Amino acid sequence: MTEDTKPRAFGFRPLYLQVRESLVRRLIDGSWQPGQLIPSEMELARELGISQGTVRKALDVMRAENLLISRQGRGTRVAEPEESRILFQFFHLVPDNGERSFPNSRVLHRDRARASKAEAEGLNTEAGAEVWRIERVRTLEDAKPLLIETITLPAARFPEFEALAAIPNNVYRLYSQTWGITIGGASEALKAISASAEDARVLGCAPGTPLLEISRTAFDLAQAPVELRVSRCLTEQAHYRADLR
Amino acid sequence: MTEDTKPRAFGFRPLYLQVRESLVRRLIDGSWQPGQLIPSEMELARELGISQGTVRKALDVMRAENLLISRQGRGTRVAEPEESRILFQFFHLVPDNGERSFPNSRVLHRDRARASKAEAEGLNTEAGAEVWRIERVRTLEDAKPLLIETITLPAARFPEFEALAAIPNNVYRLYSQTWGITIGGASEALKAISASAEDARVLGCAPGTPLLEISRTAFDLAQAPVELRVSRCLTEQAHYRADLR
DNA sequence: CAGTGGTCTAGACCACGCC
DNA sequence: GCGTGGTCTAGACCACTGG
Repeated sequence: MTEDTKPRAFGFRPLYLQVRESLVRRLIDGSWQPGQLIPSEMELARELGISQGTVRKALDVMRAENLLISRQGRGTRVAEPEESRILFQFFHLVPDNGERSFPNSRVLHRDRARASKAEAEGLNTEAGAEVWRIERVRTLEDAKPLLIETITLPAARFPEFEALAAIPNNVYRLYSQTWGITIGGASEALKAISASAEDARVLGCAPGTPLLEISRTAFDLAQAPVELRVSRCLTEQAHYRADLR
Repeated sequence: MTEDTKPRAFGFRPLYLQVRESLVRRLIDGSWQPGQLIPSEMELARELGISQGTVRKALDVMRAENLLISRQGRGTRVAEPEESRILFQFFHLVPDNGERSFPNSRVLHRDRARASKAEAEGLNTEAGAEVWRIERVRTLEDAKPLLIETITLPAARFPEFEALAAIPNNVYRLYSQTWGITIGGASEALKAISASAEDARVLGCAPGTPLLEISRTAFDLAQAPVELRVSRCLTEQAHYRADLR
């Protein structure tokens, strides 16, 4: 560890949090890749010159943050953005009757544009910065449209976006594999709105139908915003699920 | 501890989880009251014949569950349903501009009735069981109505409910203080709906206005459902906030 | 079987609140 | 100064996985 391991009179930070920070840095700079097996707790303890218990506390925090996944006897891996995890962590729309499942997507548009004031603010870039906008419709098992969503990405962080042949269903895996961007968390704001004529056409409902609007800001591991997403959802046969503990 | 502290070939349960269970039981049966200072970790360790570290792990879990609140130097208390905590844990509607704050309430009706099929199912009672229904309007700082909500309670668990002179703003504190019922968690389902003529009249909006409908089931410490609540919310100047980690 | 994470213990010291 | 929770250590043993 560094020499200021010992607490100081002002601004004390526990060792295990410093360790967590330094390990998160390995995720940010890519020295630990998603899916990779990280060194054992004993190895890390030796490497960092601290006890196994302290390493464990740091890993505990990171497991709680869904950054790592441990399995007894096997080891600890960097969490991957695979379907089932994304589904559970980020997709909270579930059918009223039936299991939650990953929605299919059909892309409507993909455009390069200049960020609106709200977009620039949300993405923490200057107004007028280049962005990509993707609009797509998503459906569950049945082919009936469930929602229409607009994704806004800062072009600066997604170079050569235009080279993409197709946009996959699971974009968080795309971000990870193509640009090394890991989505670590998100914040959502929900409102009830009326379906516009355009929404109604795409979703196959009457204009004015109440829709659930989900405005998400997704953050990378450094807590910087990297994606804005507005979803307008039919909630006649599905609902947004939240568990409060 | 009991004699089966040692792991058995089948169905191993760590000691600290057994400890947690036995401590939660003290909350359920009321031997530890909300707000009360519980014995120190060392005392509990002596009492249970285990190490302080194991007690600590059990308390860690309970702190994460919002059942206990510890402060260094002061001790550990049973969590209370005071405004700020309820606000943060259970009330996710926040103004688009401004701080979140506790909404005021005005009761419209209070009736004894028979549970509908859906209510009986949600409350895990037999159909036709007696319930109380409370309907109220809630507002934020400005006097403008924000939402109208219907609370359904199983009469069996709230004896002498009719004796209540008034229904306070913070009902979870009422449940705790009057009937010893602690709300430990809840599950919410959100949909977008249209304001009925009645909703519109009460909320002061046009009929057909899109409303955010929040259907909550609240659970006690034993995970049994004790309250159903349906809120229909105006989201023109407020939104439902969810953080995904 | 060796190696991993998970549990449990015992003890030291630190930061904090209160008297 | 004392007692509290919070951190850190060192070491033992257990449960699980894979070769």
